[in-house]
Amino acid sequence: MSTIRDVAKSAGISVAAASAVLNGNGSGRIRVSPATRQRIYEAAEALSYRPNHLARGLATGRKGIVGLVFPYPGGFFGQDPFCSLVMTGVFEEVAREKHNIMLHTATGDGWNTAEPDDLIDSRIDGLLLVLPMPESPVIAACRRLDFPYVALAYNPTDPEVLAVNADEFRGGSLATEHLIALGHRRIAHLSWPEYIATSHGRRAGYEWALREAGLPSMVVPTEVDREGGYRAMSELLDGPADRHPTAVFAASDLCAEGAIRAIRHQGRRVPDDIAVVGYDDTWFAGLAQPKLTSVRMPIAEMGRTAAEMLIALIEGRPVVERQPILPVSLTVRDSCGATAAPA
Amino acid sequence: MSTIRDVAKSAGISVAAASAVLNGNGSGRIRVSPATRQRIYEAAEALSYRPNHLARGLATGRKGIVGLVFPYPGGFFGQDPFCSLVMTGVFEEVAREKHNIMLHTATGDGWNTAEPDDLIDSRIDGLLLVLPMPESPVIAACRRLDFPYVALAYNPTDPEVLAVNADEFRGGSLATEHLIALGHRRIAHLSWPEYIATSHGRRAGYEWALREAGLPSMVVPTEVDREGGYRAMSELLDGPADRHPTAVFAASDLCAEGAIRAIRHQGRRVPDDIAVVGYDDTWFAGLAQPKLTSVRMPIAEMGRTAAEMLIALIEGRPVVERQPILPVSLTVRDSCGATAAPA
DNA sequence: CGAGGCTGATTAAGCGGTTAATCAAAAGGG
DNA sequence: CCCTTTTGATTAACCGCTTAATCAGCCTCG
Repeated sequence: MSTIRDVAKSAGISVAAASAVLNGNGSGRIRVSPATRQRIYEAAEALSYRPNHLARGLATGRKGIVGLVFPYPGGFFGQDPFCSLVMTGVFEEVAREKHNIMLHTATGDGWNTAEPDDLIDSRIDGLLLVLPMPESPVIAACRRLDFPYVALAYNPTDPEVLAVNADEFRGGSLATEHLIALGHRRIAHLSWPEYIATSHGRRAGYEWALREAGLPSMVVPTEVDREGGYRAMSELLDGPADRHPTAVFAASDLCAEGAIRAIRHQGRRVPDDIAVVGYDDTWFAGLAQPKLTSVRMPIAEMGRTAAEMLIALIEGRPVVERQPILPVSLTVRDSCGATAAPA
Repeated sequence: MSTIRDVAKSAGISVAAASAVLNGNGSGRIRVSPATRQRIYEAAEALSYRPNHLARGLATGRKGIVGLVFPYPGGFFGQDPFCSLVMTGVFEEVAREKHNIMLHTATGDGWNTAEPDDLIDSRIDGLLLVLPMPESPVIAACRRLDFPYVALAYNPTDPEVLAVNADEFRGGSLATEHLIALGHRRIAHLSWPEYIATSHGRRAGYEWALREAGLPSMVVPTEVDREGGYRAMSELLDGPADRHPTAVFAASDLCAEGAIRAIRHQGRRVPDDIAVVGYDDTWFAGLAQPKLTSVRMPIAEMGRTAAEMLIALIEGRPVVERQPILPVSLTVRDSCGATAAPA
């Protein structure tokens, strides 16, 4: 591998001049004549010179890499369309800006993210954090060290924190209003635990819509794993029949799928006996049987936005909106039925 | 951020000694007394010293990062369980070895990978290439520059190349033999294009099994995208009825799902009228309707193996098996029916 | 015609580590 | 008691690149 010194020597010029030319002479005030410039280009080409990003990073402080952190271990890539889509969006934007991504996730069994010390790495310019939990040691460490970061799906208490979210409240109310409009009056919500930031807005939207309609709410706690929906729904249906819902608003599409399995397992049908609305509306929703009516989040767009904000922050550009809330919508498919529900 | 010089000064010792101590004094021949050692640790702790990986990488040449390259752009993360699982496996192993991952993929519309110059990056120690195509400019560049790499799902002509594959031939024959055992005699194979390396073995296994049974083969070319299976199957069923298969071996689970849609669209049933076998057996297979019988590849294991080999290569450890072929199996579910097929 | 300004460079000091070469003092050996 | 070895360190070069500071000519202008 040839160095910039080789190029300079080969072109008969100083390294400073070579450096200036090969960087488009942006910040430096070094002047180079067109003839010299040409010679440097030719030398670089002839030696197939590639700058050493490590050395450049050391010298400039800019590394051109952002860290992307997911909160949970192992199977998350394959299991969770949400993470996949975030990644897609982040990747697009990062690539457009000619940056790269360093990937992190927890490797244990829990929801612990990796050690802050491992994340706040000298090799990266900033962190993109997908953080469902409200309190995180990583965020604390970032703030203490003044390390650039943007949080995704994180419910910030501080208005200065950069965070990208979808309109969870609206998502919850959209789903619920749809079910109400279909005539349902006993609508349950399979809700993720408190510590998942996004669960709050969804639940609040659900409760608001019911209150507006003068209907009672019925929140059933659910674990986030794949089987959470199944378990929660089974328990609900094992309870007294007069408390059985005619409709269910699930915390996610995966959760909805589990709920549908539970409903079927009890010999009931979807949507005929019980209507189901999912959340996320990834490609998973179209694949389920029946196809899920689901609240659409612009997940890839959220990833893109977060990456854009982080890079702006890193490069010292102003960040106009520090806590954008992206719009959601409702995709109607088959899991609620087209007609009104039983009274 | 404090540097090693700060630590040394604070401990009243030279940087060389500090460096030796903080690195466990592996390679260097520097001796340090326990008392001094202790003082250095304390100083580092007090200053919350974190080594700068950039500087270390520059000095040692070891960066602790491997590049992971996927061949196709945009939606791949969410769309393709294969990539997700490879990633999961790679991640596990890389994290275990205390390394990190830098992520790459093509960003255009085609199957071009990124420019070799962008991939062979001074910031990484080696490349993990998921390369369906037999000839790749990236591999050529790696070989020319003697840059460490391991290929996944790549059909190497050179026995020196490090490559991890599943037993595609066996996968093809397993699927086909299963269908033959169920009594099928007209078995089609929806096969990916020539340029996809893994398609060859699958097809060869399929053809071998049929030849052994004295049955004719029936290869239908399919595109790799999500709709490829649908289109191929539709064309097949639009053809003369006496050439309609009673069973189909699809190139992937996604392909199988498309084929099933096409079969249903023509008013036929799966598995009653036409049996279908998929390939990959990711979680997608269990979700499809009917649940897919599918050839299981140890995809995450392949990723893990490849990462292990790459890190061994980077660290100069001997790589015992240069081209491991991982075993496959058949997962029987509902898409082939339990009983014999119509004669 | 000398001062000042512009052009086209060079020199050298970092960035934060690692490591080969060197060295002073204490310990060990004959 | 003197010479050699060991112990416990230090010094300084280097990894490849950036950039502030400096400088030699040449041009222009009052």
